[in-house]
This record gives sequence, structure tokens and C-alpha cells, in this order.
Amino acid sequence: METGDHNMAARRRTNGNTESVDNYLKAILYLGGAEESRVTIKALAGRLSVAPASVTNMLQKLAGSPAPLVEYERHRGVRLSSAGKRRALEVVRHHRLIETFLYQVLDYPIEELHEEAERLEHFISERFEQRIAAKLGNPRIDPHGHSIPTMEGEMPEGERPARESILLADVVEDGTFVIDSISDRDAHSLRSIEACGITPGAR
Amino acid sequence: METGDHNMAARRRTNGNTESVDNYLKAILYLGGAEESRVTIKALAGRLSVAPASVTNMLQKLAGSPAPLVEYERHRGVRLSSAGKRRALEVVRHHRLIETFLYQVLDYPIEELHEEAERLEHFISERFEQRIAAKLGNPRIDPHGHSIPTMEGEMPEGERPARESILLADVVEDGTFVIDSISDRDAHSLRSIEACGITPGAR
DNA sequence: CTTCCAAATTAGGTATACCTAACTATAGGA
DNA sequence: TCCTATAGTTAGGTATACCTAATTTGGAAG
Repeated sequence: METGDHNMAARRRTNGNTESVDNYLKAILYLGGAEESRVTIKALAGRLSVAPASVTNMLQKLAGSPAPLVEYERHRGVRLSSAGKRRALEVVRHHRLIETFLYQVLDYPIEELHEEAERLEHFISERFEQRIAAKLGNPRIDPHGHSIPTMEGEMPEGERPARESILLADVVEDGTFVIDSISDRDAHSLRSIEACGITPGAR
Repeated sequence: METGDHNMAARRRTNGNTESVDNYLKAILYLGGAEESRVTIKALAGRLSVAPASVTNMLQKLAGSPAPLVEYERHRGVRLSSAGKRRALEVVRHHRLIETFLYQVLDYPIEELHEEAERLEHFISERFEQRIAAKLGNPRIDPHGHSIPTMEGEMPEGERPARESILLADVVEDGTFVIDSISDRDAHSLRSIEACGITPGAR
């Protein structure tokens, strides 16, 4: 029974960012896509479910700090700085390692992975990350079929569906396909999708 | 790569309390002792490392809510309501289960258990709690020798050193003793204490 | 080349959870 | 009893991260 130090409004984690900042970085990484193109305020606001004004404020703050996590120009959108990209990939790595861990070690049902990982990804230490990675044999793919970024902050291809992958909904020809990955955002339908035998690597 | 909902300042967890509120509840539980006596503002401020004024504010807020977690009277200190005690014990259960898990499953060194558990205890779900408890065989004692509260919110004796336990520093007579528990607050010296073979149950 | 609309920004406000400084109340000693 | 020291409280302020409403801007369309 103890209490540590409590001197923050808005929890700062190990590395000094807040949960909120992490979520902005992840969203920019995602929306920028493989080309890492500029992301609009509107798109960010949509993805994060916050008002555009809130996004502008946050980006101004992030861009104005001594070692900025983003490159932001008024009316021109944002992209990640290299420091921002590093942090974003670290959070994604946390997320996917946690999902893999919950699935393989704690036998979570697949549709509950995302929510738990989304919360915990911000709060685990470097040590925790390394211990679960070791426990899992340094996996490269998470239960949804997504690549897990390396400890050095490299994303080994396949953040988005690999070059030859297409959306299952877009399949028009008959034939046999290999499932590459499954979005974990639409967690509600994951259960039924998995029940049909649609899992990464299948078919 | 996804983002969930983000509509909070000061992260609300599964149950609706904030991290800060949890820490107040834990501190009141601890300082009230087995007798659950009233806790002073000053004692709380000391334990939580916040100003007394902050404690007064928080307690007024907690006591004024529809289903109060504390019983507070001006100038008379505070104690937990039954709802508050339930929540405090839940957080302690989380803390001790997480420590046990980190120690047994992830091979954490004993002196690093506390810090990680202190952070994560606020953010794990009911399901996570249950899965790690099951994985560990529903342990009743954590790696420091402290009792783990039950899922129903009972503390099976021994929160404080059991009735016959005394502080090692207070031992005057020669003889053989059994180590009951070791404080995890003073984490810095845990490593050396363990290195000397002083562990719960030993001697 | 101007007009206009959607996107972005600024201005001003909320809630949490801290802080310091100033004031008040209670309880113990003379 | 009174009187002061300490504990507690109130008042006013900070930072984060949101919000809405009002304003500005830039690019596409006439």
C-alpha cells in the first residue's frame, strides 16, 4: 500500500509526453500514410473526435516546443518530425505487443484486445515492453496481422495493407485469397469475422 | 493503428474515477489503519505530496458527489464510505496482483515491481484483473508478503503487519524470526535486502 | 480577377487538479 | 478562561486539454 509522486495535471508518462500527445502522434502517423504526406486539421479532428480548434491549439503547442514532435505550418497541415515519428512508432509497438500478449498469454477474446491495449499502451515502461516482447519471442506480427515496429523504431513494411493486398470488400473475381490483416478498429464485428474462420494467414 | 474515444481531461478509467481520486482513496485506507479511524488533512497531504489546500478541495468534491466515496466533516478529518473502501481495496488488489504477475510471469527484479504497478493499477480492466489472477492461481500473498484483497473487496487480515509481527528494527532479543512482509515503498533498498536472503517466509 | 465557402484560426470558456497566500477555527497550555 | 500555535479552509491563480462561437484565409469556380 503506497503512493508515489503525484505532481501532474494530465499524467506524464515515462518519456515526458502525455496520453493526449501520443494520440495525436499516432493519428498523424496513420493519416499521413506510407508517403507521410501532410495531414489536415479536419482529418485529425475527425479521427480523434475532437473539435478542429482543439487540434490547431495542440499542434501549435507541439510545434512550438524546443524539440518539436511535428512540423506544422498555418493552413498547411502537419507531418511528424523524426522525433515524433519515433515516438508514434513506439506507441504503435506498445499497442501491438500488448495485443499479442493479451491474446497469447492471457487468452483474451480477439474483440477485446484493442480497447485494453489502447489504454495500456501509454503507461507501460521500457522494461515492460522488453519483457513481454521477450516472453513472446519478439513477434513481428500482431493478432490482427499488423506488423509490429521494431525496438529501434523501424516499421517493417505493411503498416497499411501490403502492396498486393486489397480490401476483401473489393474482391470481385472468384478465387482463393490469403487474409493479410484485419482492422481492429471495428472491434464489434471482429467476433463474428473470426467465427467465420477469417484470420490472418487463412484461406 | 487506431484511436479510441478521447473525451476527457484527466483520464477516467473503467469505473468512472480518476487516477487522482484512486490515490486519495488508497491513502485514506492506508492512513486510517485497521481501525479505519479518521484521517487528517495534514497526513493525507504528506502521504500524497500535495498541499493541504488541495486535499481539502478534493475531499469536499468527493464528499459532495451523489454517491460519496468519503465521509468528510470540516475540521474533523475524513474516512472512507463503504463505496470508497470497496474501490480502495480494488485498487490495492490491482496493485498487488500486478506486482505478483510482474514478478512471477515477467521476471521483474523485486525493486522495480512497485513503480510499474503503481502506474498500471489505475488502468487495467476487470477482465485483465481476472485473467492475471487466474494465471497466477488466485494468489493470496504478493511478492512483498502482503495479503491481496479478494475480488469481493475483502481484505483477508494482515494489511498491516499481522498481530504478532514486529518491525525488524525493533528486534532486541537474539533468536529466530519469520519474515512476514517487506515494505515496497522504500524500493531503493529492496535489492540489497533481498540479496541478504531476507524474503517473506524466510528465517 | 473577384467572390465565396470550407477549412483553419482566434477568442473566450469549462473542468480537473494542482499551487501559494491569506484567513479562520480548534484544541492545548498558561 | 484566554490565547496562541497548528491545522484547516477560502480565495485566487496555473497548466492541460477540451469546448463553442466568431473571424480569417486560401483556393477553386465563376
